[in-house]
Amino acid sequence: MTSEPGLRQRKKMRTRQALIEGALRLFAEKGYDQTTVAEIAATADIATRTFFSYFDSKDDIVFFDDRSRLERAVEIIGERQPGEPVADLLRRVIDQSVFADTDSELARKVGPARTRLIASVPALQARELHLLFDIQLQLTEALHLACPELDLVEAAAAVGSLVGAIKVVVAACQKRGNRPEQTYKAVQRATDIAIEGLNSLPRPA
Amino acid sequence: MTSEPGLRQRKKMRTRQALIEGALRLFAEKGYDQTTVAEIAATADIATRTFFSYFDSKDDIVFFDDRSRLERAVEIIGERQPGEPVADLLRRVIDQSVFADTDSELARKVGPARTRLIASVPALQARELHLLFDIQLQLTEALHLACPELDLVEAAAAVGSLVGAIKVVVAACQKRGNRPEQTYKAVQRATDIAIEGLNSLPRPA
DNA sequence: TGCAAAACGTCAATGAATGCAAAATTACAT
DNA sequence: ATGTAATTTTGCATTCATTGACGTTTTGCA
Repeated sequence: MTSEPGLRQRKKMRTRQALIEGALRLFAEKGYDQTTVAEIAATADIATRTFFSYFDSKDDIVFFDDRSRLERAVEIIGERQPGEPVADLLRRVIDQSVFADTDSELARKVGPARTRLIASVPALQARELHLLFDIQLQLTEALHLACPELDLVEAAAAVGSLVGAIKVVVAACQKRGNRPEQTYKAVQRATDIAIEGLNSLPRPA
Repeated sequence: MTSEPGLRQRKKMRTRQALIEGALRLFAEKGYDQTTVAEIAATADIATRTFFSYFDSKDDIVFFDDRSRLERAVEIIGERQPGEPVADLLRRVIDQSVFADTDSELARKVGPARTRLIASVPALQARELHLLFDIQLQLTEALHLACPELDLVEAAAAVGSLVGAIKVVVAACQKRGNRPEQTYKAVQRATDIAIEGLNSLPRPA
C-alpha cells in the first residue's frame, strides 16, 4: 500500500513542486501582492481553478513544508526517553524541527528568501502565526502523551511558553535588523529564559 | 485642544459604534461568512465604500477594542515601581488588560459571544493572533524601557513566554470544552509556569 | 477492454478591497 | 451669516481570491 507512488501521484507531486517553485520565483520577482493566482497556475500549466485543488489558498503555498516539520517534531517527542527532562526534550524539538532543513533541498533553497517574504507581507505573517498556533496545539497533545507526569494544562504551558518566547525574540531581532548569528544566540537565550523562568531574569539594581 | 470632541468627531464615533453593534449582531445571527460588508454598512446607514474608512477590513471590526487594551497595558508597564520584580509587573498587566473590561460597557456586552465567534472562524483566529503578536512587540519595547536591567532580548522572551503560555493554555482549555472557571484557573497555572520556568514542572516518576 | 473514481477544466458568480473623482458636510475665519 | 478650506461620504469601476456546478479527460483496476 505504502509502496509505489503510481503515475497519478507522481504527476501530482511534480505539479505541486512546479507550483511551489513557480510561486516563490514570482513572489521574489514581482512581490506577493502583485502576483495573481492565475500567474502561479500558469507556471505549472494548470488552470487557475485547479490551483485550489493543490492549495487551499494563495498564502498556503508559502508554507508547503509546515506539515512535515510538525510531523518531525511530533516524532521526536514520541521518542522521548522515559525520565528525560521536558526541557531537554523540547530543546531537541526546537533544534531539529525549526532549524533543520526538513523538506530536502527545496526548503533549504528557499529558506532565507521565504523568511524575508513572510516578514514583508502582513497576510503571510498572519497565516504563519495561525499555522504555528495550530502546531502548538498538536505539540501539546503529543507532549501530554509522551509525558504522563504532565497534565494537559502543563503541557500546553510548556509548549506555549517556549515557542512564544522564541517567536517574539526572533521578531524583535529582525525588527532591529540583527544578523542571523546574533539572532541564533538570542534564540538560545530565549530558550533558557523559558526554561529557567522569568524569575531567573536579572533583578533591578 | 484635547477638550471638546466636535460634532464631526461625535458623529463619527456614533457611526463607529453603530457599525460595531450591527456587525456583531449580524455575525451572531447569520454567521461571519454569511454576513457581507454591505449588510454591515446598512445597519449604520452608510455606503459600503465608507465602511472601509472606519475599518481596514471586515475582520478588524471584531477587534475594535484591541488598541485601548494595548494602551492600558503599556500604561501599567510605564508605572512600574523601581525595584518591582518583572514577574509581579507582568501579572498585573495580564489581569488588568486581558481580563478587565476595557472599552466600557460595549466590551463587556459582547465579551463571551465574541470569544465564541473568534474561535469558530479561522480568518478571525488568524487576525487575532496577528494582532496579539504585534501587541507583544510593543509590550516588549515598553518593558525594555521600564526595566533597564533587561536587554531587548530578555524583555521579548519575558513577554513571549508569558503570553504564549497563556494563549496556548486557553486554546487547549476551549478545545476540550472547559468551563470558564476552570479556564481561569488554568491561566493562573500557565502564568506560574512561565514565571517559574519549565524546570519547575513535575519530574517523571 | 471497460467501468468507476480521481483530476482537471470551463463558466459563472460572489464578495472583499481599492483607486478615483464628484458631491456633501463640517469647521472656521471674517 | 457667508464664503472658503478641509474632511467625509459616496458611487462607480476594477481587480482578484475563492467557490460551486457541471462536463470532460485520465488513470487505476477488475
